[in-house]
Amino acid sequence: MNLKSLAEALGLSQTTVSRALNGYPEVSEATRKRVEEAAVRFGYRPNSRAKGLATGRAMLIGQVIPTSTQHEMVNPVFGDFVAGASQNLAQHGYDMLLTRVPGDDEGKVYREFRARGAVDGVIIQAPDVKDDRIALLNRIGLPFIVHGRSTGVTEPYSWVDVNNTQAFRRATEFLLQLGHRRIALINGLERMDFAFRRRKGYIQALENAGLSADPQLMCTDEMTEQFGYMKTRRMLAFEDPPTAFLCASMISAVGIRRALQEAQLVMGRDVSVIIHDDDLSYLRNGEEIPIFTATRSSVRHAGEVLADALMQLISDPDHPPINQLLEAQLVVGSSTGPAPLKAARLPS
Amino acid sequence: MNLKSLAEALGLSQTTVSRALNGYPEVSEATRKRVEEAAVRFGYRPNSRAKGLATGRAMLIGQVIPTSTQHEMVNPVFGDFVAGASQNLAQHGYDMLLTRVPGDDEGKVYREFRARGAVDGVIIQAPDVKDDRIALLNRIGLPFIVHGRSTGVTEPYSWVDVNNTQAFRRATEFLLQLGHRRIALINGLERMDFAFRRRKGYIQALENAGLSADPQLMCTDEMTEQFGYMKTRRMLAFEDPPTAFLCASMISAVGIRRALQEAQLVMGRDVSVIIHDDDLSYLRNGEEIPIFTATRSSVRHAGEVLADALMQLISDPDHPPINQLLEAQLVVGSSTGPAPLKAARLPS
DNA sequence: TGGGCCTCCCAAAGCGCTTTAAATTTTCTC
DNA sequence: GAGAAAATTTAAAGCGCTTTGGGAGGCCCA
Repeated sequence: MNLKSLAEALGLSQTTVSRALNGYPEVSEATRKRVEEAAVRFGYRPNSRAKGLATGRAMLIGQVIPTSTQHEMVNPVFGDFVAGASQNLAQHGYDMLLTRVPGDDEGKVYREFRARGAVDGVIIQAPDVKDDRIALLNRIGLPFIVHGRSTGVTEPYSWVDVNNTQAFRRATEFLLQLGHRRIALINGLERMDFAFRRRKGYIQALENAGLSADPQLMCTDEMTEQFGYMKTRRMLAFEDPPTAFLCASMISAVGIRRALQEAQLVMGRDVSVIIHDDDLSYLRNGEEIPIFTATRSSVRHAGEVLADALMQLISDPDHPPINQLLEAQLVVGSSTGPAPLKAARLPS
Repeated sequence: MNLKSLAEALGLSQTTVSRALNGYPEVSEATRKRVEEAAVRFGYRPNSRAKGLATGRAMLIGQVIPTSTQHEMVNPVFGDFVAGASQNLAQHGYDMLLTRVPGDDEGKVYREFRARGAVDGVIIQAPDVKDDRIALLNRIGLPFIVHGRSTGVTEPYSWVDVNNTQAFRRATEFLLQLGHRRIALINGLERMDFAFRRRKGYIQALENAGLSADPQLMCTDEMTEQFGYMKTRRMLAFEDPPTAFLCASMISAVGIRRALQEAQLVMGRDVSVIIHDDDLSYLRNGEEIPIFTATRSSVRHAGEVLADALMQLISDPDHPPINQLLEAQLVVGSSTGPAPLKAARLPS
């Protein structure tokens, strides 16, 4: 059933039927009723592509599946983020278009999006420090918003980000207050902006306390369970091991826990751990009492906020860039406690 | 730059330019060269919607974001599956269209897809036992393929599935061979087909060994860490506790491990654990020596296989249903060992 | 009674592409 | 070198929708 046959069945012109269904005022209420009823009865729905061609809008938001180039690892945050974002996109009639990057030229995808008119806007995930996608998108004039920020990019752009620096500064301060002096940082890849900022916050807190960061206690890699496990084992064997770990990911923290328990150490007593918790729906940090003390910020909520902002940007092309900084909560769980008098140490 | 201006710039008709770019034979090689060069030079790319309208194809595959209705939990497998599927879809020029379900009527989404011509095909995730989406899609005639199967659905349909029954039968047999007699099953939601089949395999193995399944040792819920933890604690406090756990998910198994270590029990010595491992990129089961003995089957690979099958179904509307059963590997890690002479037990 | 002004509806153009049917040019064949 | 056949190219229709620019009545007022 298309517009033409619906119009014929009603004995009306396509114009009138189209207007009736799209809420234009030049149609009498009686006619509109009649049209709407018929549309439901015949199960008429306007063809997406025809409508898009006529209106010039795709009603789609593009997104590249965020896989690390190194191990083709899919960002574990992706599912929840997408769930949040598309929920709010859907409220505006938008769907999400997902694509893989052939080779490693993500810029090519965006140029294609633009040239083909395939999407009306784009979401950028996991920006690096000095991410060049931002300049590209500004240049080609495709509406976009970044989930995260990019240190070093000076031109204006829209973003929704968690205050990572602040979160990790607070978390570090919290550990310092508990008497910890040797605090390890198990960080994500520091070419990524969020990890860069977290380290910054960590170092700031240490320096404010008159301490300097020990390079041996800072490590950075993809946030796997294995990574947390290996680094914890190694650091616990140091002459002067850390008494606390600050960890950028719930998943790596599971590895930390494994290493600690293997070493017969009790988390929160022998060694303290604070994590950043994206509040992933499939990996919740405990219901009432969190397992881990954490800086918490729901990535799903970030998706919702970001989607709303993008909808604004698209509906008003002259809208100035939207910047929204979300603060992380510091929730106290059972993985932290006062620094032990004598640091636990593993034989190397 | 659109087709018209490109044709004008070349002094050719739109027809010829279109044909040249789409590889039709009625164009001289010289002309084709000239057209292709100009297309690159001007950065011409055909408009997606216009092309779609003319050809009647959307070049999009629809998918509903798989969230459990209960806790809005996003299937943790989603990211990796999508990465696999869209990689192979992309090879055929297809992208993925993601949408949320407004309310709880997923069928409505598929009818919309069909009526609007928004997508050329659909991927169904996480089918239930007797899933009614299959009948609906067959009825409305939208090409689709199921990731998983649906016990109780008799009409033909296309699917790609892991041999869950076999995997869990083998895993159970393996534990039986190690001397375990009290084997717990920490299963996913058993209204879902994969969980239903896994239980079936588990029970078959027990019965083949002349044992009957103890309802107390079987539990089913959403596969969270918390779930694994709680159930393990509870079961270890039984009069006659299990000496082995069979767990449907890596994530719940992390909870099992937490409970065991809290109880000072050594996995693989005091208690054995086998998991199903979807080989998620962000939650790998160890590099050389797997942490967990597991029935392993890459969900990303399943996505690739499924995408190829769907491409076939779409290119040939008369293609008979494609059914592909993937076997899971049984990989032995360090979480299993001979049954202890005396079962470890927690004070209740 | 006629003109002006609403209200409601319609014909047709246009969005940017593919494809059918036909026209033109080139190449053979004898 | 004429005529047929083959190779190229083109004009125009069509995909299904929105939207522009009118147009037909009906109503009101002078």
